[in-house]
Amino acid sequence: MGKIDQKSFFEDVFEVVKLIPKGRVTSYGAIAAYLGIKSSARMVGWAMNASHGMQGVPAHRVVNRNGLLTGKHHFETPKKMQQLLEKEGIKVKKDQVQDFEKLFWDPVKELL
DNA sequence: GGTCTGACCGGCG
DNA sequence: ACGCCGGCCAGAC
Repeated sequence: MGKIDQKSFFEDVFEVVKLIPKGRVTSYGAIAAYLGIKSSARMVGWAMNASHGMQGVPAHRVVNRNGLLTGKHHFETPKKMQQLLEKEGIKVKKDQVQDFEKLFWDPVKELL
């Protein structure tokens, strides 16, 4: 038998990211935890890198555990990420999402 | 095929 | 408070 074909985990990551409500944010680690690869949050960020050009994958709603826009340099322009967030009503100051705890959307809790 | 590198995270001194 | 390090694992070279 050949190898079992399983969806790449990119697909899984994308699915979750697509479910993040407009105006909310989550973290790489939270997504990783939801997918059962908690300690591999890096992979989530790396997966986001593959989401370039893809539509319906709001990568800007994914920040690090501190609510910091660590991935902004991977957008078309460094300001793009913040602009997209602000367009959804999220306030960002110096790469920091304001009211992060309130806006935080945890897939582990929300997607039961 | 070994080594390095990440859009991270948690722990430890 | 703050910096450093190990883990995790898939690609690139």
